Amino acid sequence: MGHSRAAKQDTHNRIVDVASKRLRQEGFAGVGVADVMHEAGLTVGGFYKHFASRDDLLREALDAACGAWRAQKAAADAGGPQVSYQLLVHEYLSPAHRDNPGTGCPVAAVAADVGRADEGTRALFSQRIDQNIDLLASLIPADDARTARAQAILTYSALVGAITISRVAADDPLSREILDTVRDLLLKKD
Amino acid sequence: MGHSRAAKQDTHNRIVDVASKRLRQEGFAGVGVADVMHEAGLTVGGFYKHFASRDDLLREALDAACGAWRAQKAAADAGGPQVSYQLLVHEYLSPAHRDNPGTGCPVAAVAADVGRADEGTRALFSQRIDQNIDLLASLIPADDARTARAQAILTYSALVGAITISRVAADDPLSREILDTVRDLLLKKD
DNA sequence: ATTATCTATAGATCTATAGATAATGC
DNA sequence: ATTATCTATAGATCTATAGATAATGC
Repeated sequence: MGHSRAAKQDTHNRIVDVASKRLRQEGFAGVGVADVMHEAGLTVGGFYKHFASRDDLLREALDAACGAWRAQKAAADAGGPQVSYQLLVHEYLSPAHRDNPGTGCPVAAVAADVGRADEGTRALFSQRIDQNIDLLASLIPADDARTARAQAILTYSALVGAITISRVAADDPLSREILDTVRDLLLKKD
Repeated sequence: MGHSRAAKQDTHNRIVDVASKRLRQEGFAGVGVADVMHEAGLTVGGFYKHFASRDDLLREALDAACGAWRAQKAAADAGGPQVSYQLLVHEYLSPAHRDNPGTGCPVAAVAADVGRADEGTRALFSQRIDQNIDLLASLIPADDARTARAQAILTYSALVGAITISRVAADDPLSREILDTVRDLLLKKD
C-alpha cells in the first residue's frame, strides 16, 4: 500500500526487468500480468497505471532485453575490458549462457515468438539484429567490409542456432558437443 | 452425430496433422484444443477420446512434424530424385520455406518452446536433431567422419539460426540478405 | 488534491468432463 | 451393445476495470 513521488519510475523499471527476464526464460506465453507483478513485489491492480496493455509491457520488456545485451557490449567496448571476436563467441556458446536464458541473448530465446508478433515488434527487433550484425562485423578482420558483414551474418546465424539447439538437448552430451564444435569451427576457421 | 469403424484412425491423423501445422505456425501456445478440433471439422467434446490431454496432442504433433521432414528426405533419398547437400541447403534457406513455417522444419519453428518443455519431449526432440545431423553429415564430403559431423553441426546451426532470424526480419531486405549470404557461404566455402 | 498501489471482481478464454445422439458390428 | 462424435457446462486462469486506501506535494 502507499506510494511515492517519482519512485514510480523505479517500480516501472522493476516491472520491466522482471518481464524481460521471464520473457527470455518462458517465452511470450510465460509472461502473465499477475505473475510479473507478484515477482516484482506488487499486485495486479496497479499494472494498468504503468502500461496500456500486456502487449505494451511485452514490447518494453523485449526492447529492454535487447538494450541490456548491447549495453553490456558497449560498456565493455568503451571503458571496460576490450571485447574481442574470440571472447564474444566463447561466452555466447558457453554452458553458462545456455543454462541462463533469463539474462542471455533475447534473439536466441524469443526470435520465433517475435516472428509471429505484429509488424511493429518485428521491425524493432529487426533493427536490433541488424545492429548486432554490424557489431560482429566490426570485430571480424577481413579484406573488405562486405566480406566482414557476410562472415558476421554466418557467425550470428550459427551462434543463435547452436545455443537454441543446445538448450533442447539439455542434459544430453549432444548439447555440449554442439557448443564446443561450433565454437571451435567459428574460431579456428573462416 | 454419426461415427464409423476404424475411420477413427483417419480422424485421429487429421487432428494430429492440423496440430502439427498450427504448432509450427503459432508455437505451442497457439495450439488450442477447440481451435484444432474446429479446423479438423470436429467439435471439442470428442477430443479426449483421442488424447489423454492437450500435452499428449502436443507430443504427437511434434513427433509427426519431425517425421514428415525426415520422410520427405528419406523418400527423395530412396526412390525419388537424389538429395544433395546443395539442394538441401538451397531449399532450407528459400523464401518459400521462410514464408511457410506450417509445413517447414519444426526445429526452426519450435525449438525454443521445446527447450522449455518437459524432459521427455526434450529427449525425443534431441534424438530427431541428432538424426538430422547424421543425415547432413552423410551428405558432406570430408576426409573423415569426425570432420563431416563437425561440419554438419555448424551447417545445421547456421540453417536453423538463419531461417529463424529471417522470419523476424520478414519484409525487411535484411531477411533476404541473411538467407542469400548464409546459403552462399555454406555452399561455396567450408 | 493528487496519485501510486491495493482489494475485489467482471468478462473472456481455455482445458476437461458429463450426458445425449446416432451409426457400426456382433 | 458398443462407441465415435456432439452439445452443454463446470472449473481454472488470465486480462482488464472499478472503487478503496494511504502517502506525497502544493
